[in-house]
Amino acid sequence: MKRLQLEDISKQLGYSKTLISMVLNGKGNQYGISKKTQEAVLKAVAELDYTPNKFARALRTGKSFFVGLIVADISNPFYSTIAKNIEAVLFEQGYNLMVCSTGENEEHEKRLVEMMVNQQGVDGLIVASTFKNADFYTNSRYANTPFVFIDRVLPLFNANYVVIDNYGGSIEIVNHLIKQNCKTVACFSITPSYISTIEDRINGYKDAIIKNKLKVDESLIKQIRFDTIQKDVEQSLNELLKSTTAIDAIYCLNNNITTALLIALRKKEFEKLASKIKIASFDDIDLFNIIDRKIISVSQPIEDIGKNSSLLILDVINGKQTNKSNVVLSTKLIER
Amino acid sequence: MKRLQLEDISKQLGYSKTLISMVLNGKGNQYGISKKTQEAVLKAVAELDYTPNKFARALRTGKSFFVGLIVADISNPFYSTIAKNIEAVLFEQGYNLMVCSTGENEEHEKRLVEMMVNQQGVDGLIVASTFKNADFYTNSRYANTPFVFIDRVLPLFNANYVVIDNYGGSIEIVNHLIKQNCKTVACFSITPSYISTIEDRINGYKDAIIKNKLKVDESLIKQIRFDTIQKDVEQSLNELLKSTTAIDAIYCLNNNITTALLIALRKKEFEKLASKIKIASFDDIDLFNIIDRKIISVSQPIEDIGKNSSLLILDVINGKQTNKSNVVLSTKLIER
DNA sequence: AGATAAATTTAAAAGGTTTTAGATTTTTGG
DNA sequence: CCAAAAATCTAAAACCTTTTAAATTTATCT
Repeated sequence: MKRLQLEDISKQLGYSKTLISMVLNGKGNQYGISKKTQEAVLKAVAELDYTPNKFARALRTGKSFFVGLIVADISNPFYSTIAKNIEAVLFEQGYNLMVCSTGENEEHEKRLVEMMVNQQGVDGLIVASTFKNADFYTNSRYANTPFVFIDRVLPLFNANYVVIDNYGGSIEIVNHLIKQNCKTVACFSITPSYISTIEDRINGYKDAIIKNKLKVDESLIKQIRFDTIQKDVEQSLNELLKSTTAIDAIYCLNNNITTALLIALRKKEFEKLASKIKIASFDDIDLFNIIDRKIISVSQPIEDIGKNSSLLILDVINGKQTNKSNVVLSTKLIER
Repeated sequence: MKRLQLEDISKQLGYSKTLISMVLNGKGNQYGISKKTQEAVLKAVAELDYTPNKFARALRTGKSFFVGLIVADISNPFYSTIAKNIEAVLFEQGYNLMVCSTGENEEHEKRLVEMMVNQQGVDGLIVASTFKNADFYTNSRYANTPFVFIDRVLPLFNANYVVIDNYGGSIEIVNHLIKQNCKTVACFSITPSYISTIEDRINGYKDAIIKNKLKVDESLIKQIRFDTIQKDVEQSLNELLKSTTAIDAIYCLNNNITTALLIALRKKEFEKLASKIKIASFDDIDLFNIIDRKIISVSQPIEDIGKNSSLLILDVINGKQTNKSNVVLSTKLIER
C-alpha cells in the first residue's frame, strides 16, 4: 500500500496541491482560501487519513520539529526525570525529543552535538554539558542553533540556561548542620569537580562554614571518582575515622555518593564507629524515606528543570526570545 | 553562513554531484570510481567539513535512521536503563533513538505509534506496550514497519519480542521461599494485571505453590493500583495482619510495590507486627543492598533487553530477518 | 590505426512538500 | 454590461539528495 500524497488528495478533491498544503498548515485564511473550501479539504484529508511526508516538509522548510537532549547518562533518574518532563511539553507542541548520553565524556559530547546539528537537523538542543569551558559552543558554527543549557553552566558563557541554586542550597544545608551543633562537617565531593554544580556546592559548603565563624579544613574535603565511587568512598571514610579530628557530619555532594556512603556504612568496620555521624545529601531520593538513618537533604525541583528548559527552547526556536534567559530554581531543605 | 551542499563540493572539485554522492555513500567501488578520485573526494569533503542534508537524503531514500522507543514511563529506572543500552547500540550503527512515554495509557500509545510511523518516519519501533491485546498492531497499516516488542508480550500475536522469563523467575523465588519454610506466602500484585509480565508472575506464584503441594489462597493475592500505590499497599498490609491466617512472607511483583511496602513497614502500626515476615521482590534494586531487612529478589538482565532488542530491530530494518524472533532472557535469584 | 570492450564519469529524473508569483474567477461600482 | 478591484486558486520553482540510464574516456585486440 503506497503512502498517500498531496497529489492524490489533489486529484480526488479537484483542488491544487498548493491549496491543500496551505489549508493543512493553517494558512487558509492568510492566503484567502474560502471557508467552504477549507472545510471540504479538512474533511477529505481526515477521511483519507493523509499525513504529509515528514522529510519532504523538513527539506522544504528546514524545520525538523526535533529537539535534542544531551546528558551524561539517561539512566540516571535525575536526568530521566528531566527527559520525561521535557518530552511531555514538547509533545504538546508537536515536537519530538531525541535523547543521547555522553557518559561524561567530552569527545562523545562533541560528536553528539555535531551529529545532532549537522546530520539530524534538530531545531534546538538542550544540554547538560560535561565541558570545562565554553570554547566548543562559542564556535560560530553553532551561532544559528538554539541552545539551552541545563543543570550545569559553563563559565564566561552568555547562554540560555536553567539550573538549580546549588550554592544557595549548599549554604542552607550546611548552615542547618552547624545550627544542630555539627561543628566539624566533612564533605564528599566528586571528580571531575570543575562541573559548575559541584563547584557551587563546594563553595556553598565553605562559605557556610566561614559565615558561622568556623574554619574550613581542606583535609575534610574528599574527592570521589565517579567510576570508582564505592572504593573511593570507603577509603575516604576510613581516613576520616582514623584521623584525630572527630567528625560530626558528612555532607555528600550528590545522591550517588550518599548511596555509596550508606552502603559502606553497612560494613562491620564502619558500622559502629560512624553511628553518631550525621549524614547530609545534596539531592533527595526516595531511598531516604525507607532507611532508618535520618538523612538531611536538599531536594531539587527536577521536574521544573524539564518544564522550564523545554518551554525556553521552544521560545528560542520560534524567535520569541530577545535576551538570553537565565533561570535559577530554588532548592528545598528536607529535615528528618 | 549558508550550509555547504553537494553542488558546492562539485564545483570546487570538478567532479559531478553524482560521483561525490557515490563516494560518500561508500559505493565508489561498486560504481567503479577510481581509487585516486575517491581519495581526492574524501579528502576535500573532510577539509570542507561537508555533511549531507539529512532531510534530502531521507526524502530520497525513505530512510530516517531513527528508531522509536515507546515505554510506559521513561523516568522509571527500568526503562531508562533499557533506553540507555538501546541508544548505545544504535549510535554505533549510525542510528538515533526517539523516546516517548505513554503513561500507561492506551490512547496515548496509539497516538505515539501513529505519529512516529506516519509523521516522524522512524525506520523501526521498539515498544513496551500497554495494550491488552494486539488488535491495534495487527492493523495492516503497520505491516511494513519493523516492530520489536519488549518487556511485555501481547497475546496471540506473532511478533518479534525480547522479554524476561517472568514465569520461571516467579517459580524460582516462590519455590525458594517455601523451601525456607514459608508456607503462607501473600502476593502483592499490580493493576492493570492483564499486562503479560504480571500475569506470568502471578501464574508462576500459583504454580510454585501447587507444585509444593500447598493450596493457593486467593484472599492472599492483593491488587495494588499503580496510581494509589502507597495507600493500597498499606491497606492490604493491614488486612493481612488483621486476618486470622499468619503470613510467613510477602512477595511483591515489582520494585515499586516493594518500595512502597518498605516505606509502609517503617510506620509504627506495622513495624512490630510484621518484623518476622520475609519480603520477596520481583526485580532487584540498589536499595536492597542498603537497608537492614534481607530482601530476597529476582534480578532481571535489564541491559540485555536493551542490547538484544536494538540489535534485533536493526536486523529487521536491514532485512536480515527471516522468521519472527522471540528472545526470553533468564532471571537470577538473589538471596540475602 | 580502427573497432570493440572496459573503465570512469555525468546529466537528468525522482522523492513530496512549501512558497512565490501569477492566473483565474467573482464581486463591485458606474 | 464593462472595467477595475477583490477574492480565490494554481503552476512552477525550490529544497538537496540518490539513483538510473547514458555518455565519455581509456584500454585492448587485431
